[in-house]
Amino acid sequence: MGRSPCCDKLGLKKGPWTPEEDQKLLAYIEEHGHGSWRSLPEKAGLHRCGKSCRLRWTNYLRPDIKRGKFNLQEEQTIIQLHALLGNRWSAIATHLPKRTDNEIKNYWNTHLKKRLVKMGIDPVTHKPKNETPLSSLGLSKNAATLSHMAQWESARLEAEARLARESKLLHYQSKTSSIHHGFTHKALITNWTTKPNEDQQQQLESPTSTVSFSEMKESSNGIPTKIEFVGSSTDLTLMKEPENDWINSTIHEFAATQMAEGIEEGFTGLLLGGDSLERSFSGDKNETAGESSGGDCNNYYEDNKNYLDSIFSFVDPSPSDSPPMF
DNA sequence: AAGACGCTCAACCGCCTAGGC
DNA sequence: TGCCTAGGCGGTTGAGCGTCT
Repeated sequence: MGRSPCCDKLGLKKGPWTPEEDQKLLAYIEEHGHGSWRSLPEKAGLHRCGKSCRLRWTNYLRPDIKRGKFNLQEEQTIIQLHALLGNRWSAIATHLPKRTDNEIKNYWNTHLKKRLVKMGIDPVTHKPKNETPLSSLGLSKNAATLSHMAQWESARLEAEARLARESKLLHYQSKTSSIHHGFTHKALITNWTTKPNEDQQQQLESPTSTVSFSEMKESSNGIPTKIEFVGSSTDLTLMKEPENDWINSTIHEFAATQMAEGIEEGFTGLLLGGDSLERSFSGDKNETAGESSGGDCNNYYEDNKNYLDSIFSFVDPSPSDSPPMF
């Protein structure tokens, strides 16, 4: 292990980059590619450490970077992904292809976090800071469900990122399926396959397999194999890998919650309005959100319900109203 | 006009992991 | 198997700028 000593070397410049340095770095990378970042500064005639060069390139000079203000959709994407992934800026950045993780991180810290606080929402947990009034509206169970779904989705995104790293050659197939319990809300569930074998195909095609979850896992020979969860509304079978107990329990809990508690009503209650975030964020009228008086209080509840709704609708891949994020 | 204050964001720091030897 | 290095990531800092008093 040990830390890279590159930036500790004396004589290397720090601080803001000059246009001349930018030009040198750009010219070198355009001609040779970045290659080894460690050796790049010397070759490019820069008195910088490789790390600094890499950062300057990835966060500023790269030609495919979109700069400037974040639009509403980007803001929503960041918030929703943050609710699912937490401070994993690089993972979030993969869903905003022209934005850098640094830019997203800065934007979150300087803008979005404050807005959520203003709305009375904890920017870390994405839950309302005062749970009690929402609980009385029947939202706490849905918040718990959201938390489960977030874990689930987080695992999926992690596996997705890992898979992308592992091999460009692997066939990657992602599809969503639905939990059909007679209610409208659907969890985002993804299926990965390498080469689908017959069994897998059957599973995919089986009309009773209404819930499926699978994850790539590297086998002892280094070739990714698939572990899989397949279930239905009436028969949830266990995943094949015991170490994925938490996923099992999450899935079971989630499904059980849906079936046992008539979740349709709860979700239906949540699924109000579509532009809640925009209203909430532009909502200077709601500056007093969280206060206990009359109309402001109602707005507060509405905003938080709609906030959760926005996350649900993000997780919900139904084609009718969701942007094609994934 | 100028000093105080707050905000933004580029850049750095320190830790972690993967991969090579 | 263990060490070393490069690259990547998230957290933090501080210079520069705008606004307020």
